[in-house]
Formats: sequence, C-alpha cells, structure tokens
Amino acid sequence: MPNGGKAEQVRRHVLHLVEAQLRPHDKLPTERELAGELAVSRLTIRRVLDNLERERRVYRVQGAGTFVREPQVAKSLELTSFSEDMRQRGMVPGSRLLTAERGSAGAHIGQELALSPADPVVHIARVRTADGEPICLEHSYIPEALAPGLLDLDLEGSLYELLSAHFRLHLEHAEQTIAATVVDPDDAHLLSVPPFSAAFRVERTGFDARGRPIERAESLYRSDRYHYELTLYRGQ
Amino acid sequence: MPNGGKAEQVRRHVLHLVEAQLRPHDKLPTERELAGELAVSRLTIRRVLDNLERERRVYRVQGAGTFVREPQVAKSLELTSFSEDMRQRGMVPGSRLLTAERGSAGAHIGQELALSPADPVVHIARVRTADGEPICLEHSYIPEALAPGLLDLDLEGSLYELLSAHFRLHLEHAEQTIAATVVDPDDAHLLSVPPFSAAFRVERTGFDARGRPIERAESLYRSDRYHYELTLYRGQ
DNA sequence: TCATGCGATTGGTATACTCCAATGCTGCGA
DNA sequence: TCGCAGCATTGGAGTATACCAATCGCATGA
Repeated sequence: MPNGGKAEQVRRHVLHLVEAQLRPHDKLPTERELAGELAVSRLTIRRVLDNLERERRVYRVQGAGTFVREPQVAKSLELTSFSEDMRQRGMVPGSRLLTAERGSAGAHIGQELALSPADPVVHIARVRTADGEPICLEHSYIPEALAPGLLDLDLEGSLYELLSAHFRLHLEHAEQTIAATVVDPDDAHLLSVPPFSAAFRVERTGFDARGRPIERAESLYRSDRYHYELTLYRGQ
Repeated sequence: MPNGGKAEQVRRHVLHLVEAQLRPHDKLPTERELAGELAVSRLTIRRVLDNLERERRVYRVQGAGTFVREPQVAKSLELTSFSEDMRQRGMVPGSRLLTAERGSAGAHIGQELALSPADPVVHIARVRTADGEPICLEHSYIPEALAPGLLDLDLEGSLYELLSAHFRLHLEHAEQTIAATVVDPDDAHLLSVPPFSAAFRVERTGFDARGRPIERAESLYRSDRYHYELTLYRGQ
C-alpha cells in the first residue's frame, strides 16, 4: 500500500467527484453508496465528509443528501508572509532595505515582545515591493537573542523564511490590529504616493507554537494598490 | 432528557475541566478514562475532542495525551453583525435611519446579488451608532423577493436578526473587501468627523447556507473609533 | 553511569451494527 | 385539483471492538 490510509483514498475519490465530475449543488452519492462502492465502512465515509464539510467543499441536508458547495471566491484570512501573499496575487515580491541595526527594545516594543526595555533587538525597516512597485513600508523588530547574526544575512527576501531556515523560528500565529490612516509626507515619499493618501496601518505580533513572541511588525500599506479580501463565517 | 445528546454533555464536562479545573498545558484524562467516567463510548469522546481541537481549546500528542491549550487573546475573525460586534466591545448599538425605499437593483448591485438589473431590491441607508455616537454609514441592499414587507418593520435594530426572525434568511458566510479611504465632506457630516478623515470602506455580500446571496452592504467606518483586531493562524 | 531496548500507555484508524430525525416523494381522498 | 398522511430514503448519533503507531518510563546490561 504505497498511499495513505483508507480515509485518504476516500478523500481523493470524493474530491475528484466534487472538482471534476459534479457541479455546485449537485448531489453526491449517499454515504451508504460510497461505503459500498469504495468498500469501506460508512463511518470512514462520514469522517471524510465531516472534513470536507468543515472545509466548505460540500454541505449536507439531513434526509436529503450531501451536495457540492459553490466554490469560494476569496480565501478565508490566513497568516501568510508578505512574500507569499504577493505571489498568490500573481506578483513578484521584493524589498528595498532602509535600515538594519541593533538597538535596545525600548518600552513599547519590549512590551510587545515580552522583553525588558534594555534587551537588544534587531530593527529592520524595508519598503516591500510587488513587481517593483512600493506597496508597504515595514518596520520589523526581532529579539536578538532568538536570531543572533540575523543582520549578516540577506534581508531583501522573506524574513519569515530566513527565521525559519536559519534559527528554527517558525511563526504559528499572530495577533494583528488594522487601522485606516493617512500617510505623512515622509512616508508618502518612500511609498511613492501623494501626501495624506489613504493607507492601512497594520501592527502585528507573531508567535511560535510555544506562544513565544518572535517578531513585532508595524507596517503601512498603500490602499490604492492593496486591500483585504476575505471570506468570513459564522462561528459555531 | 432535557439537555442535548451525549456528545453535548461530554462537551460541557470537558469544557468545564479546560476552563475551571486545569491550566494551560495540563493533561486531560485519557480518552479511555473519560469514556469510563462519563459512561459513553470512546468514539463519542473522540468526536468531542476533535471539535475542541479544531476550536484550539486543546491539543493532542499521540502516545502522550490531550492537553489544555494556551488561551487566545483575540478571537479569530468571525462573521458578526454590527450589533453583535458592538455589544462584544461593551457598547450599546443603535442606528439612525436615513433611507428605506424600494427600487430596481441596477447593474452593480444586481451583479452582486445575482439578480437582473430590473429586479426590485430594498435599499436601506443607516448611520450605525455605538453609545449614541456615529461609527459607520451603511447602505444595505436586499432582494425584495426574499423579504417582502421588510420596509414595514422596525429598521433601527439589527437587520440580520430581522431577516432571520421574519423571513428565515440566515446569514452563513460573507465575502468582504476592506479598503482604506478618506471620507468626502457629505459623508463626513453624517459621521461627525472632519472631511478627509481616514476611514475603512467595507463592501460585503452575505450568503445563506445554500450559497444564495442575501444582502449587499457597502459601509464606511470611522477609523478613529473603530479598528480590526484579529488573530491569524497558519493554514494547514 | 549511561545507553539501549522493551513494554505499557495513549491517541489514530477502521469495522460492523443499531436506532433516530429530517426530507421529500407517492398516492389517496375530499 | 389540492392537501395531507404515510413511508422509504438519507444524514445524525451512539455503541462495542480490534489493531496500529507514537511516546515515555523503567529495567537491564555494557
């Protein structure tokens, strides 16, 4: 048996139906039929369909059947790096390094990163670009103790990929606030937009799986070239 | 049996442990122990724990056990009505009705609601308030065929609760885009902010469980009194 | 003293079975 | 022709059982 468990095979079979054979609102075979065709128990079928239902690929109506769901236009919001995000939008990510220096955390950043104000942090300021055009002005702060020698690496690419590959720091979740604002003249120049244009101010603290703060980022996004698209769901 | 099924009882029991008895990273009883104590089968326990794991209340390590997860600070972004949202922030929601009229959908709104441009829609414009202060200027469009007589109801409260209670229209998910903008003088007056202040422009199409568009809403939120706070997770 | 490996424990996967509850079709009767 | 009762179908919930796979502690031997 080269491929995974039965559930995995069932999943592939059903997904093939959903993606290639059927259209939205078409009815899938009944659970009992699937169990018979694929020679697995109905409970296994149900576990697979439970997952597909959670992933919003199908919906179920008791007494009626299981049906193919209308495909989503926008993905639900997930944690991605700027680089990933831009690649998904079909653009080539890049950045121009403005600042890369060692300093003490200070009260504000120290608070966010659970450090004392005197602890050393690495401060990186970059203009992030997509297809060469400025999109975002980003200040990142990383505890130096977690990433010694970070300043000697190439900081033009994805910071997260760097932290993951060189320091085994894997971002698992982030807390983020998003506000609307207007850009002041200095920042406007860096972003190549007129002064007082509309922009997003995004403040993010990133954590690893153990709940340790890894990074604080404070960014300014042009609103004319960047907006959020997301799908929201009713909780429970 | 006044309360729900066994799974529901098990869930309450385990949730009590997680919230009141144990601390983060403490070990829950094993699945077999829980099954014995609560006199249900292990499979029922597992279904409950599967759900709690998805909700990030617990985490599991094969061969080791199930453990209480570190509590989340901010909730992940979920679909809520303006009224719910404001109540969660500890404020009293309200609204001032500006417009409530019947009209034809037109090309743009028709497109979003999957109607032809001539189909009738109800257009409701309101200033949404929190503790009496304007927060958001909102234009809502609802297909009249789905909610006949909507205009005769009290439109000062939650529109979603109205649609749910009177027309069995239950919002299940929404696709939303968020942009940063500045408010023009007319809208600034309605929101009691200076002209050209920063604001969010939110455009949302809401769907029911079958994927039918139910509502289109185009809103303008003051940024000085409203911002997004959310927790993001790495996908898969 | 330290490493190795074995075995008990714990979650992961799969099966077969039973009964319940919502849906929706069919046909009968007014 | 219309409405409704009844029944087959379909997903929902629960049980008992078996075996697999990762983990961890303990005992044994170098």
